[in-house]
Amino acid sequence: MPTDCTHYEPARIEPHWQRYWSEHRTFVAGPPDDRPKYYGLDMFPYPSGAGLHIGHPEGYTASDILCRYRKSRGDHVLHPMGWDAFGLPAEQYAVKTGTHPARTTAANIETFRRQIQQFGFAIDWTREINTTDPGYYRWTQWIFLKLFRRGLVYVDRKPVWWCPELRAVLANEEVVDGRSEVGGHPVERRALRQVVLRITAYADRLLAGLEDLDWPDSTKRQQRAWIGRSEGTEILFPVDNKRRPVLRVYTTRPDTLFGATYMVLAPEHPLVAEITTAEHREAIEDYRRQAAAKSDLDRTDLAREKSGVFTGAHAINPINGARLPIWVADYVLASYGTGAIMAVPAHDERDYEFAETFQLPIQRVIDPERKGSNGHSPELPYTGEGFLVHSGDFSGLSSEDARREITLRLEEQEEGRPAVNYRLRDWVFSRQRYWGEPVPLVWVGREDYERAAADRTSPVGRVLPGEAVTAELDGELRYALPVPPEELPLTLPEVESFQPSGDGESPLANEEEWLHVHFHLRTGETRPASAAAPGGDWVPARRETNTMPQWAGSCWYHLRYLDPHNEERIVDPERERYWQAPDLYIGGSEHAVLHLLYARFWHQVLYDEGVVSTPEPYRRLFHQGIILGEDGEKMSKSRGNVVNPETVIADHGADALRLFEMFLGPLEDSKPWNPQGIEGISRFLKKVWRTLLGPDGQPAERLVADGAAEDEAATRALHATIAKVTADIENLRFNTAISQMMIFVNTAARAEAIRRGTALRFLQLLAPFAPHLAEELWERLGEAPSVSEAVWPEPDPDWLGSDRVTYAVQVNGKLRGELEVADSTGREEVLAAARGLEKVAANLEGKTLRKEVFVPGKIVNFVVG
RNA sequence: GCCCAGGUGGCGGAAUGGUAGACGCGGCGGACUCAAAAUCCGCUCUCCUUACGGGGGUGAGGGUUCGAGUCCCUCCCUGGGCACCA
Repeated sequence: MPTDCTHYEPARIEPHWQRYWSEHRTFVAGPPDDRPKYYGLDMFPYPSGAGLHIGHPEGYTASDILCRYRKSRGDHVLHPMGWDAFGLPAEQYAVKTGTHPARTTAANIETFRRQIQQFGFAIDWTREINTTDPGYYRWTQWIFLKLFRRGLVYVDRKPVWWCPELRAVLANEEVVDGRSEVGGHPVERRALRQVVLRITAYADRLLAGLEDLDWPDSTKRQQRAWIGRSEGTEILFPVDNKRRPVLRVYTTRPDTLFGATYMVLAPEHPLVAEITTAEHREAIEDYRRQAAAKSDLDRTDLAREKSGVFTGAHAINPINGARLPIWVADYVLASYGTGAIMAVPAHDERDYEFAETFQLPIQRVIDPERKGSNGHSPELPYTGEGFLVHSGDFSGLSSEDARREITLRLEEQEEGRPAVNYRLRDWVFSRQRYWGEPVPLVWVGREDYERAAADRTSPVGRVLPGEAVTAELDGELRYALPVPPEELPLTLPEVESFQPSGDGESPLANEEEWLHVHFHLRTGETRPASAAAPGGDWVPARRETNTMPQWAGSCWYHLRYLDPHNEERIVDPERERYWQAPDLYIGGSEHAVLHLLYARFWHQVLYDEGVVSTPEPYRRLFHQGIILGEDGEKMSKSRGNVVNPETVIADHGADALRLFEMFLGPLEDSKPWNPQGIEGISRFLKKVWRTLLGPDGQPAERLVADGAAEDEAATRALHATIAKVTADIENLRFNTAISQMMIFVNTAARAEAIRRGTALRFLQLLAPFAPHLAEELWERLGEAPSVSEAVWPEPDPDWLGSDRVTYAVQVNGKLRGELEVADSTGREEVLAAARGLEKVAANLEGKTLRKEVFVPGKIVNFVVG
């Protein structure tokens, strides 16, 4: 039954059809069947307290249009939604008010779900997931154990923001201008124990996997740059003192080796203390302290003058025995390469600047031209390629040959080898927070570890990696044992306070009952340490207190949608083989690197585990742009330019909002909101109603039976619209699809007679964009719901072209007339007719015709001189 | 500094190397109305011209082409990203 309104009332029509879809399970995906599948995925939202933003539905509407379209094409469509609900805001609110983050999160999810449901998306709500649900995060922990088992987890000290005043670790976004966002206290970098994932082990595959993805080029480029693979040479420089430790450096320019005039170590380099001579010790220690206290911003500011201190030590250049002073400077990063460089000031801008500052020698070894040609040597530093000079036997070689030859020589001398380096660093996977997935590890002593490791068939032993994961806790070396899959989920304990522990651990470290346990070395069961010691395989253990970052839950959610209620497995293999990975993934480009790289990493690991059948999670990716405020600025409370989707829906309806967001401009562009623009869309939808229905809400008089005559313009417009809307949907060009539908409606509104079939086919085209109105009119025109079940229309090629074409006639590229002729008219006839046009003839008068350009169906151009 | 995207009417934007400005907003004029709203019709890049016509025009300058918003080079501007990666 349609509603009984006589005119377009979205406030009544939209809830009506949303109820219909829900009751009839119209968009619930079924079990695997013979139909081709189509899996459309949106980046799921973080349910913030602010409620839905006008930007959220932009991507959701786009994927909804695709999904509804594919359904009409006969595909079995999966379009799910869920919540990325761990995260900082709920935690910060908990610290401030004591409200449990689970309560805040549940309330926010209610709001988000209600708001999203107002849009009438074709979402299968039976598959809703929530990353904070233990039934979900047990599988996040399960994947962590897979990584652990594969040796992709280790524990190391990594620098993080530490605020001594708050006695807490801060996230980057909590640090503003070197001070804590809360309270404005000073912060410093401090190395704390962190759980780290060895994503670098997958660097080459993450790079290679990009090749075949249908992703925006810019996103692929960003990922490539982030991984930052480079090929070079690792060179050993012995230190010139009695103990002769050896400096390992990495360079992409071994061809400049003869130009090395000094060495630099990062302040954090482990050999600094060992090589520094007594008289320089104090200065070096000072410098290291300063560097440690500096923010990344200070250290990486390019405009800053180079700083550094001499260690008093020298190294020997293995290629020519030159004695090079070793400096410590913070322009060398501990985290890249080997944390040490050979400095070639003549051919590197940074080294040049440093050498100038500290009066160090500069030796040219590359000329852009081969020696003997009369080109002048360019100003230094010269960072390009060229031919070697002042380079012993290697002088005269090209940079490329020299790189190979010098590396070969070093290999023979066992003082170097080819090496590949990545800019990508391992992934710090721990947070000193409450509101995240607990890391399923416990820490035990060495003997207990060895007992557990001796039995590789037990639940614990099966998940142990070949090499022990160790860490120093309270000054003692401890060994990690997994909380095995059988014992998952490892849930968050209730806590007294959400404040961090104060010594760099999460609030979980304060929960003595939870923290200290008896752990069964084989089964992985745990009991509170306060209980009587059971003995035997039960050993004392301390739980890992770190929780996982927000990325964890979003790394694999696309997989859980396939089988969200399965308590036995992460996903049923048959379902996984059917649905595989999303066919389309829509979300913001702000996730171009981190989320999309981490998710690919996990997916590749799951592929290696045989859990998923595809090597890549997101085959086709699209970034929607940002909707800016009316003033062209980013929407924000402080600017007062925020548009609330609920208000817009109340005023104009969800269909109007959906359509308008798609009509604003290309999906991928940033574009400003225009409050008057939505009026235009509202008018369009009302016009659709008035064109097809009379004042009584019954089919309009202009609607005629399918056999009856119809205005040719309407027929032509229909087929043009079918063709254009279909092509535009597939290419996610919704703004032009909507323009075309407007053209159709403008034509139809003027037509005397429209066949019912024409109207119905138009409604099918409209349905993915404005589904409520389309359903309402579909049924009012006598069809049974739902329009989404109807097979997508095909254009009739006979009506696509016209049998008349219009030629633009130019003389010397300037438009001088138009010529309408039959489609079939040949070149000579068209040219003759064109020459006969009055204005053309006038412009050809008295000129020499040099050339006649004829493009069939398009244009004629006479070139005269 | 480097990388990426983009500069088209008053505004959002459209245009496989082939009539620049579709569609929408806004504006102007008209119809309907006692009036208004809604709706419908027409006009709406700019300059010259009463008109007919004609000139110019897609950030600037050059180039390729019969023909350039579209391709190439240089430059300017805006937005986004990355930041000493050896």
